[in-house]
Amino acid sequence: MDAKTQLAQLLRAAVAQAAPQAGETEIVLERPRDAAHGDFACNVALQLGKRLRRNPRELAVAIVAALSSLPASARHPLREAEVAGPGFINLRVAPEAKLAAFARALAEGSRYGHARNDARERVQVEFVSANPTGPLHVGHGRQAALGDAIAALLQAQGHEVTREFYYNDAGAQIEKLALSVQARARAIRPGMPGWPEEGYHGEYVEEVAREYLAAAGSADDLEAVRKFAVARLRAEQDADLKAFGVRFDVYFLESSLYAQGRVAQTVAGLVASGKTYEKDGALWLRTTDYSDDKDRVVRKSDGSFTYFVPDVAYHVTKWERGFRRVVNVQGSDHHSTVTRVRAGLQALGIGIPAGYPQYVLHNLVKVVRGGEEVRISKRAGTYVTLRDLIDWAGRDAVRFFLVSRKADADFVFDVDLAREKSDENPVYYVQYAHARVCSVFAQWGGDAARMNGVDLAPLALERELSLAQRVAEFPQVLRTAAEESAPHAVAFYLRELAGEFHGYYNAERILVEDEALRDARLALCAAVRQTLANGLALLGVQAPEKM
RNA sequence: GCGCCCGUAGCUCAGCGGAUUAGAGUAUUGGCCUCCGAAGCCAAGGGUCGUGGGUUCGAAUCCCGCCGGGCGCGCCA
Repeated sequence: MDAKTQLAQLLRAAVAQAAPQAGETEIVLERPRDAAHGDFACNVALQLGKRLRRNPRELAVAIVAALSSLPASARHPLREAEVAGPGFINLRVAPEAKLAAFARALAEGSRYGHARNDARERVQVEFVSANPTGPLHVGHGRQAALGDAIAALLQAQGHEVTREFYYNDAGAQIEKLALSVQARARAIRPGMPGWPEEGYHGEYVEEVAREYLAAAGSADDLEAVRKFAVARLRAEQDADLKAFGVRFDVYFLESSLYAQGRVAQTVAGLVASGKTYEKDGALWLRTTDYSDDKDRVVRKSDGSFTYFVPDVAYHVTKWERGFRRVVNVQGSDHHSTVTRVRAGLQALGIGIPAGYPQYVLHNLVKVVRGGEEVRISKRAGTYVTLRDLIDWAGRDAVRFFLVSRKADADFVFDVDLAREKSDENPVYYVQYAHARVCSVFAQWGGDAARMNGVDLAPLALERELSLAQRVAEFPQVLRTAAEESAPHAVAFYLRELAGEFHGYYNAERILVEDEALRDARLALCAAVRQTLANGLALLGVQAPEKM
């Protein structure tokens, strides 16, 4: 148990004594901005004061008195408690309790920060899910970075996570792609007679056509063109994702839903639910019963189904495959599907909870280079690709950047900043802290892994204790980030940890003469390095030993 | 018009289940390498937290209106 949890318990007991009528109270401990306010601050007296209509400051005094009345042995790790301002309780903990975080990081190694889980769930994260009609764009890149990090965070919480990629391999978009490739194979270019309506214009279409012809295909065989193009573009997307360090466990084909009759089954289920009706020759679902703003068509008057049906059928398979928690990462331009998919699942009445699945919707990414927005990629024609970004800035910078903003914020990706391999770039700042530690160990000639068990007591400087507290926060940062599907919190945490370490490193020498102090400082370095490495790993960013 | 998201320092962004003096990076200015990596550190200046109300002892944070921006509002996917 860490110092913070212990303090929370002490406070709970003190509150029960000072204000017995308060009942169950939540104790929130925060790290104050100002170090003069102690190691932790608690506002429970302010919260309670409001609820019990008592003067918060007096209440705080009573709580502190209750704390002080405890015998010294029962007070651990509390060293000092005082009332401040309107009724804050500022707390200080004993140094050895702070230093325990280093020992824990060293003992747990690459598992530090991860939860040993009791309530293990099967969780699925669906992300990217791009149709194979062209290269992945920057939006997919953001989804890949977010989705992979969210999946990693959930794994770190002890869940069994499946990363899944869903794509349409047989719909109207694929047909357009096939026709575009076929046209190119016949030397028809966009704008010329015979070019398909709303065809794909990117240069890659011509590449695919050329490769298809070279593989001895006939331009007349549209089915063969379609298959070739889909396989070719899927392979390219996979190569890009691999270069980005992202892998999937399952690739789910929309066509399989039709092939296995799941779409028809879903329609039958909706009809059986009594939530459908016929109008204008089409079949409608009363999604307005589930807070949609209008009812939706299920079966068009021409007899075919709207995309909404396979979407629902697909999510039914997620439920049936045992995923009780599903996170879908998508661009915010898909937000209208959220209500619809959930409504469809509810209408089926098969026991799926109302908030299923969860969605993480991200805002758009604007790419800026040389102070101007970039909209055109050479290969894709109309949009900047993920591959462009990786080529310009490198995998680590792109992943770190794309994950360091909360999902629902607009994102301006500054290529010049990301490709800057110097002082301006936040990615290298964190990586540099890691490399620095490695370099100290290289200098010393010993092994960082052997620091476990070293006596930490010689660490007494303010900076050293503060670093210990920072390291102690890591598990909680991961827990919250996983709960809220917010990997950006990890990126911010790493920056702060790296910053504190750089400050310490500049102020103090690690390899000092005094052996006990030197070993303790090396242990500190090793613990910081471990924490940085664990955090970076979750974000899919390398933790280099040299740069 | 309706729905969702966003509006915090010149720029890019944290903070938003209220609370002690609003943070970071970058840019600007001034310092720090005979010593473990200067891809680093230290310091300074820079904000009526879009705006107007409301709730509260206390609001960047909660509620309402307005303004500005993005996205979505098909028997397209």
